[in-house]
Amino acid sequence: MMNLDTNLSAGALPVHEIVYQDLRALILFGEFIPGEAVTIQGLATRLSAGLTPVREAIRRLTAEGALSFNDNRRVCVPTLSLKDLEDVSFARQFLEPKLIFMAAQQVTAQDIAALITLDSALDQAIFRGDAPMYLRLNYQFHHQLYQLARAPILSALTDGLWLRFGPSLRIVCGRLGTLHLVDQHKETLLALKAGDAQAASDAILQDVLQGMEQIRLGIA
Amino acid sequence: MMNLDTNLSAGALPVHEIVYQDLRALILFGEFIPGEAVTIQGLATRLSAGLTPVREAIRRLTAEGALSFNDNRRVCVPTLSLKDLEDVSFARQFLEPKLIFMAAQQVTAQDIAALITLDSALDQAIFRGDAPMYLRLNYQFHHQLYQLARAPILSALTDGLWLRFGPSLRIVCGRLGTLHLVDQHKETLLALKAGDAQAASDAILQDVLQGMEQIRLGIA
DNA sequence: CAATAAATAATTTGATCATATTCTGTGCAA
DNA sequence: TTGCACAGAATATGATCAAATTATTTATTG
Repeated sequence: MMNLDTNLSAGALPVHEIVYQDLRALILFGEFIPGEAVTIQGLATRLSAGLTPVREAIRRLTAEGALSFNDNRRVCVPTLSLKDLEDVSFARQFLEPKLIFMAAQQVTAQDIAALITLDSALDQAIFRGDAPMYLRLNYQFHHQLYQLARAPILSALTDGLWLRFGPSLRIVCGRLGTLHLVDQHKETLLALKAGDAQAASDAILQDVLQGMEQIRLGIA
Repeated sequence: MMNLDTNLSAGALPVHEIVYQDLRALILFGEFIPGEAVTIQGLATRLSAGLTPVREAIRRLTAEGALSFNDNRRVCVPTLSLKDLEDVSFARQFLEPKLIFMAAQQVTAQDIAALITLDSALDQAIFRGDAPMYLRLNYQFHHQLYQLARAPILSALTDGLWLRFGPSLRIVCGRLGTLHLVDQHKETLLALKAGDAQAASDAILQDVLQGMEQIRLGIA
């Protein structure tokens, strides 16, 4: 048979990697209803991939807590209880400030410029009421900050937490409009520009607390 | 073809689950050398399983950071840098005390009795110089405490950290004998028995700091 | 006779494997 | 050094079997 994908020894990500990223994004940005069952064959059809790559992507996301593996051997999107949310909140409360503190100590002017661009796009998305775009950009803003800390293990932990509350975001955005959203990104960026690691860390802590509270209101 | 596994509608874990647990244990208790390459076919032979289940187990462990997925599409056991160890240490320093604090508030007399039994076996393993058994029991002691907290998300995070420093344990046990090992298990158990959550939390913090220091000495 | 419960059949879904294809690195030759 | 072929390893597909859910039928009871 002929070569179906156009891999010519270039970047050429494996299919299981692409499926993983696609599925991760779907979960992260609230495209699944919490409690919804996820079937391997359904995803294979939806993402036009074979069973094996889908299966592998599901295993990865299961390990990250983004999907849960029932004793029926079925996989579903877990619902986040209030207790779970408190746990996520606790973990984020010390992980994110730590990461941003580390990031502040090695951030460059280019890095800050990129973050400002990102934050502007984010503001426009809020103004336009474009919830899906807001979710993507807000995640990207935080994710980019994690990268700057150059602490792979802590970044991975923190990144993984987003998958826990991702499915609940759909509800938050549904109930409250985007216009009510507030963040502490401006304060964080100012502190970074001033080289004040402690202030940046404090600003992010407030941002995290606000974000978690939004979700708490959403799922309560 | 006949049914090869002896599944008769009993407990019957899937092969990929068994492979995952086996491989996890191998990593957790230092059976792999950090940096060692892991091939799918090699593991399939070693664990006498098919390629698909092994592949899935590897993806799960990759997601947990226990294995790393090179851009060459090869998988290997990551080496823990000093910087990485500091990050793991930071995360454990607040996760474990929190978990034990939560556990202390709902622990029963039976739970404590089980922990005491476990800790006695652990002491005997140290006395006998049985390093593999020591590693298993020490992990079990902590793991059991996590379970008592009934905080699945925080437990999963903390459990996952063990996979990060697991491969380095081989070195620790090789260089220093088991007799030099110290822990704060007795203090923790006494505090639990007294219902003093803060004291239990403090004791575990000391235990974590001591443990991390042992590893730091080992890999330095 | 109606309604609920039990049993059975049909369909869907998951698990595993064997095989074909693609990729990566290496050695050899020009 | 560059290009090319080869071996080893990873990837991906589809087939096959097992398990579970759903649908259907049958039986039982008030």
